[in-house]
Amino acid sequence: MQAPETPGATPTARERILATSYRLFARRGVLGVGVDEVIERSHVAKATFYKHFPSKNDLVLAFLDRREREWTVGLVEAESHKRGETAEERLLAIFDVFDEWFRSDDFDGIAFITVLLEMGKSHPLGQASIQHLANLRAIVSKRAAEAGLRDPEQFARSWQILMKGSIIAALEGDLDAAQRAKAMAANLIEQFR
Amino acid sequence: MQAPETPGATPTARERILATSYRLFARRGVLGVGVDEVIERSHVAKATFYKHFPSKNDLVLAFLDRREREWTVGLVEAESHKRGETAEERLLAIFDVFDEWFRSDDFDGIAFITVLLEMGKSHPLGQASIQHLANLRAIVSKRAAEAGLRDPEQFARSWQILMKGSIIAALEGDLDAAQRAKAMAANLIEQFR
DNA sequence: CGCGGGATAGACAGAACTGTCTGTTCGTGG
DNA sequence: CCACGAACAGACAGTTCTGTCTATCCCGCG
Repeated sequence: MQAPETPGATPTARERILATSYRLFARRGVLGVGVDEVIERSHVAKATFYKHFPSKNDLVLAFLDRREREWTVGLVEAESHKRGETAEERLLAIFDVFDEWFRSDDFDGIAFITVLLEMGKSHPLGQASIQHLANLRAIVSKRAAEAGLRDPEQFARSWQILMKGSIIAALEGDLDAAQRAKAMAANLIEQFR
Repeated sequence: MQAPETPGATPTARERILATSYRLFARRGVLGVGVDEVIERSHVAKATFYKHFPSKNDLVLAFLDRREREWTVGLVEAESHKRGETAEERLLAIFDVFDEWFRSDDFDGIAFITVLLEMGKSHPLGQASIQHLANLRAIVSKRAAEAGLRDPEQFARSWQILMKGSIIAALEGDLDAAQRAKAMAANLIEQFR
């Protein structure tokens, strides 16, 4: 039986590996981080690593899944939900969340795009990244439908251009990128009302 | 004397290296392409390669420079210039150029962002990429000033969010990304008039 | 007490990476 | 015709990468 991570206790080997690779992959991409470094910083034996993750690819896939749970859902969706009453407010609040995120020490880029660019869109990891980006877009699309906007799917594609563009701008150092994007986003809502 | 590439003649070794690495780096990034592959596909001896480019880093820097000449200036700036009479038309025409580019076989992504994400913003290659992105932004900013828009610098930062976001969307497979971005761009111009 | 599962450290194989070096060949200008 | 520079082929060193394997250890459970 795999204990579901009792808080306070020492995390299991698998959990340590995932936590370490999350930190490293999110900030430095997957090509620039070797399994040896993950292993060393997880304080785990090599055999243990390969027992849990038969190949580096499997680890990256697990990382992308976790990224979706923690970032897409835990940060973007959940936090923006809290900050608004209506679907429309909650859409715009995404950029308020981004604004805080860009300014925080936790800002670590957008892993799905990083992996996509590193691996290319025909590689399995690129494909997985594209899927995760589609899942993120689905959240936007769903809210757009709730808000009664027309053509939620097309709306979400435009909206995501603003999300991606602002994150890249922030990575370059533009700390106000979220505010710029929010202004354009407000306009986009008007266009789709 | 280094002959300036007489057309028809066999390109010099240096030129072959640059042409090969341009193709490879633009599509696959820099971490995923080794110097051995560049050397083999350039039909060049290893010593010749290291004579012209003392390290891989130097080659990547040369690649980024060429990317600026051929893509930033040769494609984005020059082509959009042709397609409009006024500064404002020429701004919007950027996305018409993108639209064609996204649909062509030559579409090979946005190298400056790829390198930035691969290397991180504190690495020399990341720094160089940020500079090249700033140079691209300067073109937008200059046109915005010509068009009499207010705050051309801030305008260009918002504009670039649309450019980056649409290119990433196209890499994911959204062929209409340029048209979406253009619609938002037209709105942005209104806001800054 | 003893056994088994999961973890440990770390050697090892084989490939790929960057960069160095040797020795040869070829074309051109003096 | 010869000398020189540039490019050639390719061996080599040293590191790093992924993945395998051996051998040991520790802890909980029957």
